[in-house]
Amino acid sequence: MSELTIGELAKQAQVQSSTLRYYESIGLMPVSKRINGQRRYSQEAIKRLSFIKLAQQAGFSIEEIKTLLEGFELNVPPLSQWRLLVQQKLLEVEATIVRAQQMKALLEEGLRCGCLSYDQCYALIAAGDHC
Amino acid sequence: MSELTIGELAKQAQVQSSTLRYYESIGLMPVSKRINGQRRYSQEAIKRLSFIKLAQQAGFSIEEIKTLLEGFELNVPPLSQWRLLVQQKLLEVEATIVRAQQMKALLEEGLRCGCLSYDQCYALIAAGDHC
DNA sequence: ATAAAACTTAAAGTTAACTTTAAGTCAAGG
DNA sequence: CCTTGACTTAAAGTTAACTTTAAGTTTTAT
Repeated sequence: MSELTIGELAKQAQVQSSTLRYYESIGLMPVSKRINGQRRYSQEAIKRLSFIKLAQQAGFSIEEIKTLLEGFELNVPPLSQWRLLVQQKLLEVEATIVRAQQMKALLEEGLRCGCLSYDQCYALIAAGDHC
Repeated sequence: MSELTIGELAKQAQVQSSTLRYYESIGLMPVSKRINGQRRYSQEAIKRLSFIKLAQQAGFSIEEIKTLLEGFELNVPPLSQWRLLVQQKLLEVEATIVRAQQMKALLEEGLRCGCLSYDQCYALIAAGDHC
């Protein structure tokens, strides 16, 4: 059960096989074990991919995710460059959350009150008021 | 004060002039008034651009933003296609918020406990536990 | 044993969202 | 008046993140 072919991993992790080859080629996924030239993966790969997807959906680029993962793997010292990156990324994720919440409020307001224009709604939301 | 050149608008809205021309060319911004062939904008444009930026940061594509803005402008009927899109987008924004919050927790945990590997952290977060 | 399905690599193609370039026109200061 | 900076269009170029293609090998099912 624990040795997955590329197709099996792709199915379980909800990505395409070509994406897995691509991730390997750019160093985002480690070069996997081969059997007769074909890739074999462990369950570990699923976890790594789920982390990658989550980070992507949180707005991280592939380069940033690579850096993050390297840091997790190296068990970095307290004042490293990596920690600074993580701290900076934390701020960005927090900003993302705030903006997504604003957008949510805007959409709800738009649905609820049938505002005449987006900027009317926008002004209302900004003022913390409602229709 | 109310008539802005493309450069002035670009500066105030924190985008490049070329982006404004591009947005006009694809119909995301309305074709603006011209004076001797040069664009002039009202304050309205700033509001529209701030909405566009917010929506983008919330994960909307330009095509989706166009559709959203059209709906806001048309004052659409209760059961329109537009309302369905907004409802669907609301769900997506909510999912974005949840994932960004998960990512935030992961980063905080990574910083705080100096975990050995991302999936260790991942498992901990998933279990609601800590190091 | 063989046919179909899944795998391989390397390289080219795709899409979104801009940005840059080229060649020229307009506007503001000295 | 003239130069310099900001503007114009149209078209080509860029970047990230994949996806597709082509030509071939391996595995699986009958």
